[in-house]
Amino acid sequence: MADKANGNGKGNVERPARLIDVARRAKVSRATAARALGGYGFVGEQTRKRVAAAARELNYSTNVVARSMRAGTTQTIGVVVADISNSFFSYATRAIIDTAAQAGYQTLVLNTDDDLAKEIDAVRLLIEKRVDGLIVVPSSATSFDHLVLNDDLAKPLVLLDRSVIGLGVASACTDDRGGAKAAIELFLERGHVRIALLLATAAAHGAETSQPEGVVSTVRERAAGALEALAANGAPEPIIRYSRSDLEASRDAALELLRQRPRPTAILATNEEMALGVLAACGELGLTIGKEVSLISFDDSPWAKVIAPAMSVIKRPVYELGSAAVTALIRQIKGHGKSGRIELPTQLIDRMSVADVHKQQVKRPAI
Amino acid sequence: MADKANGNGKGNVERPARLIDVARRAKVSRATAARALGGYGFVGEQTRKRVAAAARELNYSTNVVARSMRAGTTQTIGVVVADISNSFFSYATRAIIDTAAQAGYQTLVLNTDDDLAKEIDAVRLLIEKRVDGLIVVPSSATSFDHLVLNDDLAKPLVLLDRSVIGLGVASACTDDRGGAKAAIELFLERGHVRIALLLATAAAHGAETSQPEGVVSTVRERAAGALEALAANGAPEPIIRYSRSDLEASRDAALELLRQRPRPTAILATNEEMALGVLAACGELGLTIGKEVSLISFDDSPWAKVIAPAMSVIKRPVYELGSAAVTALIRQIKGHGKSGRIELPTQLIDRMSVADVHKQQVKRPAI
DNA sequence: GTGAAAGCGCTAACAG
DNA sequence: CTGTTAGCGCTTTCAC
Repeated sequence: MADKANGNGKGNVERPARLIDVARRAKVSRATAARALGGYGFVGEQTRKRVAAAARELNYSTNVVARSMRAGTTQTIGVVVADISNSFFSYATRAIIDTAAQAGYQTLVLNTDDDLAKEIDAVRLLIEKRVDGLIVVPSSATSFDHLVLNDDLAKPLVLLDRSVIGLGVASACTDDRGGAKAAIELFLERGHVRIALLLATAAAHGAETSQPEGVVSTVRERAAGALEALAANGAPEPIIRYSRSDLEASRDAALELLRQRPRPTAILATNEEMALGVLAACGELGLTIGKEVSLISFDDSPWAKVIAPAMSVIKRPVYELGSAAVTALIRQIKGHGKSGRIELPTQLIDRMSVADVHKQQVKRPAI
Repeated sequence: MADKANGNGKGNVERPARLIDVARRAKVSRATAARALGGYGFVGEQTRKRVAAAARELNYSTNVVARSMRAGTTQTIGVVVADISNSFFSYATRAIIDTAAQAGYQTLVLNTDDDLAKEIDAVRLLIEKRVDGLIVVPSSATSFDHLVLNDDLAKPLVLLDRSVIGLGVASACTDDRGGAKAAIELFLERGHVRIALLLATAAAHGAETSQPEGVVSTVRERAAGALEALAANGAPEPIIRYSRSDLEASRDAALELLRQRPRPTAILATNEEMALGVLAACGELGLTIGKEVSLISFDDSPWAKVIAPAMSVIKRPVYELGSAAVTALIRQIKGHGKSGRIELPTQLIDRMSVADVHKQQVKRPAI
């Protein structure tokens, strides 16, 4: 049906058809073809159909690169994230991709492993690719020169999940402080006194530790919230342990925590990996979650509600978070002004992993 | 330090500096500036330094869009995946992004929810964006016209995780058949006779069911492998149940399975969601995994080894899979020829979720 | 309604 | 070693 020759009778090289090929075939000018295809301006009904037909016959596909060059906009956003295989980030990224797509933007995803050098490269690359805006999960709360681009290159930017001190940039976060508070209060209500905090440091995928401080704002907020709640209730200081965000490290950290005497009876884990570490450690030590050891973790996941006992969590609106970030970003891109800090609420879901110490005495496994 | 005016003394609009601005400032031609910056061709040491300095002063950032247009290559690949928040895909995507980045390619990620229409749009979009190659997880084993592009638009393509019948295209898969076989053989060895298969259909995120057949090649292979192993050992036919890939659906399906009389004693779950469904159902029914119900699931995950009892799984080399797909793709992009079907081995990891029926009699919970 | 033509910013082929 | 120049494919005034 369609003869492949695109303009020049030869048709041996088979380059994709260009607008001009379509125009020639429809016997109109490039301008008219563009208008017809783009559905703007005034074009005769006849002409429009001829152009459409020609395009179909030639298997025309708009060269968006050329369009971007002309238009100065790429309809592409960049997402710079620590590790997309991490469940929180993958879910947030899902939301970002969806929301962006709906608004006509595609998404370029880059991983940094929370490595500042990689983050800097990633941002430079995206700027070179002339993305229309960036969503960044900043690896460092203090180094951000690479984010405040010289104005002529500046791109709309929204920080995700973490914020950065002293940088007037839009961000989409959750109320981590409040979440931690709620968790601690539940522990306290249930009579726990020896409470431990298992705090995640950089979500390094490899073994790098180039993180200047290692603890991102999110985790700091969680720790602060916990401390506040403890202090407000006159409870003793918690036992604190840090761990890299991988199972091995977090298990070791949890093991240390649980070997202390007197042993902490409740642990707040700042993310899924930390929680998994506690589970692993309890398994090794023969300790039962929800009995000897109580546990609350940040972030809900499918497995959390299904294991025995179901794990109590501080759930964050992850999808909404990603979505909100994109919405804010696109507002900026469109010049509708930039939003400040967006903070979404967290929600404590109490399942079965927090024991009530008051009733603990009686609780021997029934014969 | 750097004066922002880019060429024209005015400097009020602050457009990003272009190559020509750098050239002017360094008092050379564009060609020379390009050579100096690009580090190719012959450029005098002096000149090179002057250009580099000028670029720095003007805060020059190469406009990659223009370069792409000129070069006809975007250094970008597209990944079309059912749902990046799914742990398998997110991990594979992680591998893809990493491997591609190492080779100098960035990655555009699109979700399809296993919806063919979205997949078609996604591919069209990526072609329009002139990506250098695509990695696609095809949602349908039979509709793939959108993948066999008319030659002039054809792009290097590698299928991931699933294959498509009668399409001569490169693919990177795992030995799902073998994995299923191994799992069934373990069940059989341990004396299980009433074996059930919980098979996942489309990984729909929403509620769509536009999947023509609903069961992708991967799952079909797993079912086939299981059936083969059963037949080869003269074991009875398995009980088969299908389920959408979400927790609710899979729990319901597992519930149905477990309410059959006689109840199946062993279940092979074709993915994480199915396994979670079994866990949920067992919880509701008060059945103990590794005792009354044995379970093996495809794909390992951090939680699988940490829950009690630890779950036996068929582990697939997910990272390697993504990596292999990119390697094959880049080979194609570079014109080094296209690879056929890559098939990576699976590995059965037996943990604690498969009971030995022979010893079952005695196994009453010890007092 | 339609066409002619000017660029977007870069690179590479060709001169010097 | 360095400069000149011709496009890559598209959109969009501005004429007609």
